[in-house]
Order: sequence, then C-alpha cells, then structure tokens
Amino acid sequence: MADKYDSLKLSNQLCFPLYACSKEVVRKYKPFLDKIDLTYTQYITMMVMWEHKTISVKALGEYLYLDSGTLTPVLKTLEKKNYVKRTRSTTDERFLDVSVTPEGLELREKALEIPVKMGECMSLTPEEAGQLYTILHKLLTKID
Amino acid sequence: MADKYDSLKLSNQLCFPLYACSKEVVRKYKPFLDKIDLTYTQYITMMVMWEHKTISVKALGEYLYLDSGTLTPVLKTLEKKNYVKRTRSTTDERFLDVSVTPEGLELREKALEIPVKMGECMSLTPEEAGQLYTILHKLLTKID
DNA sequence: GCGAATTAGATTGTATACAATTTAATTATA
DNA sequence: TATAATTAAATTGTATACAATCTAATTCGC
Repeated sequence: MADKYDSLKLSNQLCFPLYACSKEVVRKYKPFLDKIDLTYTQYITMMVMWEHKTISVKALGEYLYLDSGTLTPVLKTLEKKNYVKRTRSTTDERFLDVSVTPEGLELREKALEIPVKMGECMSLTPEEAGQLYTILHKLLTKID
Repeated sequence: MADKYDSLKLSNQLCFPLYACSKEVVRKYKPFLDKIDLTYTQYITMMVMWEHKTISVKALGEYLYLDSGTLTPVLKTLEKKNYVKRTRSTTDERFLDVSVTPEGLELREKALEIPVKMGECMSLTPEEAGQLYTILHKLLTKID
C-alpha cells in the first residue's frame, strides 16, 4: 500500500512527535509551575539564573536557544516579580547583566520538587530516558 | 560535587532538550516551508488534510494535539490561501468540516521534497531515528 | 585615530499556543 | 417534553517565539 505520499504522512514524521511531545510535556509542567507562579519559559530562565547568579542576555540566550526578542519581555516580567535584576555592564555597555535576587534564590527551594514530580509523570525506563537524552543532544548539536 | 540542586540544572533536564530540539527542528523547516508559503503549523495541518480530504476541527485537533483556539485562526488563514474550505456540518451543526481544495492538493506535490530535505538535515542513524520515534510515541501516549 | 563593520539588546510585526469563557447546537434526563 | 448537561467552535486574554529592523556601543581596517 506504499504510495509516493507516504513520507508526508503525519504518522511517518519524526519532527511531529518531537513537536507534539514538547508541547505536551511543557503543558504537564503547568500545574507545578502555577504553584510558584512561573511559566515554563520563566522557569528555564530561572534555572540558568540559579546556576550562574549573573549572566548576560546573550549568554542566557545561548543556553536557552532563545533570542532577545523572546528574552527581553521574559526578563522584564521576572524583574517585575523581583526574581532578577537587570543592569547594563560597566565594561561594555552593549551587554545587559542579569542577576538573580535573594527572592529569586528563595524560589529555588520551592522549585526543588518540580523535577521529581515531572520524572514521575514521564513513565520512561532509565534506559529510554538515557537514549532520549543522548539522541536529543546529538540532534541539538548537529543541527546547525 | 553533587548538591541538592543538581536536579534543577538545565543540563540534567530531559524536558529542556525536548523543548529546544523541537524549536530548532521547526526552525530548520522554515527555508523549505517558505518556498511553499506555509508555516510549520499550517504544514502539519495540511499533512492531515492531504491524508483525510475532509475532517472536523475536533478530529483535526486530536491528530495535531491542538485546540480550536489555535486551529481556528490557522484554518482561516489556510482558507484565505485557498488550500482548505470550511463548512458547517449538515448533520450536526456544532461541527465544522474542513476540506482540502484542488489548490490544496496541488501543494502536496511541491511539499514532497520537504521530508527528504529535512531527513538530510537531521544526521541521525536509522537506529537512533527508530529509537527516538519509539520513545516519543510512548511519551505521547503515556503522558495523560 | 577615524569611518566602516560588527555586536548586544530592544522593538516591531506576525503567528502560534493555550486557558478560560462564550455561544449555539445536541443529547440526556427527570 | 422542557430543562439541564454536554459538546464543538469561536472568542478573549496572556505569553511566547522569531524574523527583521533599529539603536547605541565597540572593534576593525587602513
């Protein structure tokens, strides 16, 4: 029953389940993230902030695969919530330094349960999780 | 060097590479999709239309994991481009039937090269592609 | 050292996503 | 069968994403 359009079937795509899975997993985070009043994008931004304390928007964007068009409004929102501070770099004024605030660091404690809860939702064996991790990282580094 | 915050590191997340990969792959489609003047969301919608010819918005949303809030504007755009037609169902007027037009079917020919080109970009071995496919489908079905 | 090229971030415009609500049609039930 | 409950789309509001452009600061080439 093969025909020349088989490659255009949704069920034969690799990209589509990637896209759909990503959305569904992010959606799955929502109830947990609601508890600490963060969106998923704000959450991954805070993850970088917790690890680096101070970082430029450019470097942040490289970690998160996001550009300033996305990050600027996200960082302004996080600043309004008092989780980060934005200051122009003194050595090179083109750079904007983002720093986590004490309130931002406190949030880290409340966020600790999130990876645990999410792991429980994902019902993958450790082998599958490992394979998925390896393949996704290969894709991420090899794609451009 | 393990500390209690390790699980909150971006590099230890499984969801983040999923999210980042999905975005990067969709971005990779752009040059190919630009040639046929479709966005990625419009493209996957047309993929379902090519296969089903006529389908309700509800069924379309189940295939694509999208709700009417997303699909209504996408379908209106595709209708404006003359690729689909939207008609209220006569048997149950709550349903909206979406049908592919002759112009929409013509587009299928031009889209044929897209999965080929994308496959070349993705640099995964057949084993990896198979594993990824299997794991993503498991995740998609098991997550809710 | 100075004009050109580059760079970082902000802005603008377009297109998703999705939760929550609304509207209209259909079905279930007392 | 009249009303309540349910259902499918559309609408509203908020938050991304990202390409393209803009602005200001810095660096490069001569």
